[in-house]
Amino acid sequence: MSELIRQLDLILRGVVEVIHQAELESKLNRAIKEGKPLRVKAGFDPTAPDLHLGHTVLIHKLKHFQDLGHQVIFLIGDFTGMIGDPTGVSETRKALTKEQVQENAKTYQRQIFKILHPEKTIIEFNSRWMGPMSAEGLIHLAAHYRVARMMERDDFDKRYRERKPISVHEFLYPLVQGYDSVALSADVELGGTDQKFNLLVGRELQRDFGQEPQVVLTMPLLEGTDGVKKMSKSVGNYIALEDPAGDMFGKVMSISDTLMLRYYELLTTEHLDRVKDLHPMEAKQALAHLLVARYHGEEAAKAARAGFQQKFSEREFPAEPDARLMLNASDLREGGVIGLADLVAKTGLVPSKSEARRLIIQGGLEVDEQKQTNANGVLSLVVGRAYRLKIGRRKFALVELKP
RNA sequence: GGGCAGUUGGCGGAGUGGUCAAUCGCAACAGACUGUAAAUCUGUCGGGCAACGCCCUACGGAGGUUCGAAUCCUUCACUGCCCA
Repeated sequence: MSELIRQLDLILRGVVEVIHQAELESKLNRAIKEGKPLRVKAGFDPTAPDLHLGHTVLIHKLKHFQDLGHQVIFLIGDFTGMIGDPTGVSETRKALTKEQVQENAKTYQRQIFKILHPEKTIIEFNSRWMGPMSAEGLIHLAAHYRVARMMERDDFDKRYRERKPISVHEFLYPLVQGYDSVALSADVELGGTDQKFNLLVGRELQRDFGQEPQVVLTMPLLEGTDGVKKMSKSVGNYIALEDPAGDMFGKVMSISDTLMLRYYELLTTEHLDRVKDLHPMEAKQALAHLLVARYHGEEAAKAARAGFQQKFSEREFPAEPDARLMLNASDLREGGVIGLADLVAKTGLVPSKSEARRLIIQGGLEVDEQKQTNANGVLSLVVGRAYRLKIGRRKFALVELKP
């Protein structure tokens, strides 16, 4: 009784929807009674090599199950990655090659163990059972689901109505994901709210295959750094677990105050009321510190915090610039000078020289704390002396002329 | 298999022979403002050139018509819809 409540309390924290709670309770009761842990599955699509904070919402939930003694299965959708999940996209997603998928999958394993316990976690690849499946098998699998049911899915329905392409292979994605649950005999599957359809297909397939349907838990989607769209690799508004400590700190600091609270809610266990009492900037730095410490360690977090304050709060030149540039005499024009635009372009911190010129004209360049606004201006360099360039709001470069 | 419509810059989406490197919105970047931000305002937003002008590349691909094409024609590719 009390054990059930204890487990439910942790499991339901932050969850958006449980399908169905009664089933969850009976599964938990049985697990407790028989001492047999539940098999809890969450799938990840290796479309890009980096896991980001958005994924960690799910991984933390897996961690909760793990802490309660259940068997966590981290499923890497290497096979499905080659299909490309159509969820939430308005056009056909590009399929990845086998090599790309494998490469990406490797980095996943390294990253998740910053949260999950390595020895208590099973890592699976769905190519293990999907790879050997014959065409015949796939057709049999496809026979388990109806087109009309597929079209109930929001994104398919929408694309169909908008006369946008839907490829037949995209129908296979929910089927394969659902079949993964059959292959793994999953008791519980976690996913974002956008995964609900796919998760439910799993329940139906399990039933068809004579298994007890899995309980589905949906978690909220974490908004990306823009505060609007969900954090995603393809949109580029993400904070990756393997972002360098300084970058990670900076990205967290760049979110809005509103979003900060959301991050606190979904990524930490801090009491929100206490956070609200803090000065917003303090609170945000504390959040950034906490997250960086989690993925890079306490020391790195301290350094990142100090670096951030130096670089932005006090607008000083950082200990470690974004670029170091060594120039040779051959880089100079006649008279031993170099054009400012050339100099900025050479740091590689802006994409083109035209871009560099624009930036200078708009007042985005400082050389040794002197603002330079003449795009045609030149700088005479002295050998052996280091020049400090501030390029735009957040880029710094150190330039030196080789003897 | 046949018919019709469409393919424009990171995205959305204007433009139907010259004044189009291409209206506008979003995103992005810079400056101002701030508590780091966000919001707001201003500006920029293909590349190159010691440069208020010039050159190159670009409107799915390839040819063609024309003094001149994102705009017209042919063809190929892709996509959607309708008919079979």
